[in-house]
Amino acid sequence: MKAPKSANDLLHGTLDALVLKTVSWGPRHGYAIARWIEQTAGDALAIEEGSLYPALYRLERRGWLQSEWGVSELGRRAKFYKLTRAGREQLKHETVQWSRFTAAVSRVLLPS
Amino acid sequence: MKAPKSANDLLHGTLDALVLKTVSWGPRHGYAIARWIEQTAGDALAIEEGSLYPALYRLERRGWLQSEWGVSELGRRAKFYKLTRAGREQLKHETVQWSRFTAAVSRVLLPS
DNA sequence: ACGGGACACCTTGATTTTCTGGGTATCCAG
DNA sequence: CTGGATACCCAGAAAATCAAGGTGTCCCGT
Repeated sequence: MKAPKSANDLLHGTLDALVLKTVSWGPRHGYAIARWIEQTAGDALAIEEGSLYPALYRLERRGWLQSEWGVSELGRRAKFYKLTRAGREQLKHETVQWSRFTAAVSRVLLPS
Repeated sequence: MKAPKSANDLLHGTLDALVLKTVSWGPRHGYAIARWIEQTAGDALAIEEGSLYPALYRLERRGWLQSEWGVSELGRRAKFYKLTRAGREQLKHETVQWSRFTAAVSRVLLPS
């Protein structure tokens, strides 16, 4: 009895890039990052908080994000993440990889 | 000391579709499937045997592939996999998912 | 006044997939 | 006769995501 494969099984390895990209527009807090990705993706992606927060810690630990406590637009305590210089490099790198990868997969998958 | 993120970290959840697609051209044995994917992808993907064979068992167990021992083009014992009717449905389904997913990710990632 | 929902954070354990690094055996070329 | 290609397989580790829970605040509708 296991869940049918969902679109999110494909998220593996892509979430980091999505988060970095989102934060590249300026500092955001976790909740806002999730909402922004989902909206931009047209609700085709679901960002689970159980995936997001570990990802944020990971990215910060690797020096790609830097966090700071602050106050959200609605006046609540929230931790804001901003992209570091290294994070910007990493984003560039991952974007290239993503393009290469999808091109390769498409060559195999799409010729009907 | 861990390997830097490679293109293969993105493979997650995609290998199944690649295999199904490859076999959709006609029965193939495991080794040939790996070579075909790599060539078609222009060597941008590396199909590790330690990933491939478990994937083949998985797909057969789920009823999407059917296997039969035979003899390869070079006269060696080889196990040939062919796509079942259910497998063909699954391939169609996964292809749609893949398109949706990449479109969604691109919307987030690509606006420079 | 109270309930529900949105906001915003976090943790634990299970699940799944892939990778690493082995191993077997045959055949052919140099 | 040694190495490389063909062709299969397995065990254990690593990594990421998911499911499902939890905390607390604030606001809106009734």
